Amino acid sequence: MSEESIHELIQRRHEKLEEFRQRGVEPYGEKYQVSHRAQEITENFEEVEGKEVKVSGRIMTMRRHGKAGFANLQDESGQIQIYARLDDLGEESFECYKLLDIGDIIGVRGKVFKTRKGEITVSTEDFNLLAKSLRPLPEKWHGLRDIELRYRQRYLDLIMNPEVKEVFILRSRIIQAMRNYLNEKGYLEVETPMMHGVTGGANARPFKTYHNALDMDLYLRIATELHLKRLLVGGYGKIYELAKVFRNEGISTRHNPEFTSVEVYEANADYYDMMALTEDMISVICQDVFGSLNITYQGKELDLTPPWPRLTMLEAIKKYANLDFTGAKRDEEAREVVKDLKLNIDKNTTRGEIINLVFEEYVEKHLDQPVFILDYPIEVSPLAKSKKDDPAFTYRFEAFLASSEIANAFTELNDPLDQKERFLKQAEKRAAGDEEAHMMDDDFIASLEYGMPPAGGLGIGIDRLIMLFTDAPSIRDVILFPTLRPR
RNA sequence: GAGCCAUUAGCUCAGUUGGAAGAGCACCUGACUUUUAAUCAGGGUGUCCCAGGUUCGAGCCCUGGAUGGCUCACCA
Repeated sequence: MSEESIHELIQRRHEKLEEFRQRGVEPYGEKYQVSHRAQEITENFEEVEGKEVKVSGRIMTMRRHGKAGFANLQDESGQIQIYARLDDLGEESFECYKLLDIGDIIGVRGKVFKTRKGEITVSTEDFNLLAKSLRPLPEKWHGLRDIELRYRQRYLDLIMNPEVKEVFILRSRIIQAMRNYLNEKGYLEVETPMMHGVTGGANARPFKTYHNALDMDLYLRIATELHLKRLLVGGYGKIYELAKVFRNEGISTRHNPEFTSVEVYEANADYYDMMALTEDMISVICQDVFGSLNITYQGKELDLTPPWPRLTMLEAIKKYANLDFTGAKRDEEAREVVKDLKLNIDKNTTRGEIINLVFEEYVEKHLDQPVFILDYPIEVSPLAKSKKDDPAFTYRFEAFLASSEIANAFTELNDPLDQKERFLKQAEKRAAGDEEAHMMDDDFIASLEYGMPPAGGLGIGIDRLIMLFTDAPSIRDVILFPTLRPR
């Protein structure tokens, strides 16, 4: 945007602003005590007809008729028409009315009536200029379509496209419903540091920053997991954190560098408890916010009614990819099973990694209706407890909805020696160049050495859940200010 | 990170075979005291994303770059 060259349209508005001042009108007024919001008037016309009301809002359209005029005011609730006449306002005030532009914010006092054409209208007795707008708004009919401008100047998007405002109201209500749910079930909301000396809890590259006074590098957190588990060690039994995490990775319709997650931990629970929590919480929120357990995402009808089916990862692979790993216990045998498939594997790829790759490549895309996939390979689950009867797998599940992973949970690994081993394996991967492998977290290990009760933990990507609930094709549609390159 | 596509007035968009830069809304002037995409008469406000190149001549063709979108890769 060329700030330096003042466009004629903007210049003209500056002149009008000056003219208001010369007429003794402050163009940036004080708070206006409204009596009604636009919607309250249009929905309760019988009650307010003929009565005096005070409304305020942004002028969205103007229709001038010589010595009178109509305009539409938009407030938080919607729009209402106002009508202004020279006879009612007087010479001086009507001259000021004529100086108003689309985009200006005004307060209006007047009686409610209905025009000949049936439009509910406030007949202006006087008005106050609350904020003079110096830039022209986008066109009234087509609105703001340019996707880049909508993200960069979200305030314009919100002014011009009411359905966008609706999405973020829904977002707020969904998050509120989730907090209500968790609070009512006795989970305590806590806040843990966003700046970490060592990051962990996920496979991801972190953002790096620097603290001057301490002269040290810090990372923005990639997950809340390891601090929340320290709190289980500390004695809290049911906790959650719902807040932003940061991952230094690519941007796409499903990825924003900062995003919101919720992680829930519960002592003396396991992943079955987390499954019950997941399907109950999500269906309760859906029922709360939408009054139904059926939603449509991008043309797909989804039924969230619990209980959701449960399949182990191996069962799911057998069902959807027609491959059987049950007999393949060794890495070479697993490689034999997939020898005809195009997978990114080499001599060092282990059985568990192959199974996970097959699942991601051939199974996930089929998982439209809600389903729990249980028992992930230990190699890709360094924080989950391994299964008693088959230590190659873990008590971990992910919930899928519309082919998208919406929840990740496990019976938490509370054996400090096992956890240390897992970190060491991750450290090997890091040394081999895997920047997303977990870092060794000595303090976390120390906390486990004091003893962490058996526990279940659950993580949900809030933005993706909101995408599902608002039928949004891109994560940027549910984040008010998505990350963009500066211009 | 790779491929494809887009970028023209404040906004939404046309722009033919390479031959004088267009429309609607907005804006400006005038008319109009119940309109509502108000109407009527008049007015075009521009770094055609940027930098090179080809050409007598480039919004259009070529090369490089910027930003964005989509797809893929990575991830949640």
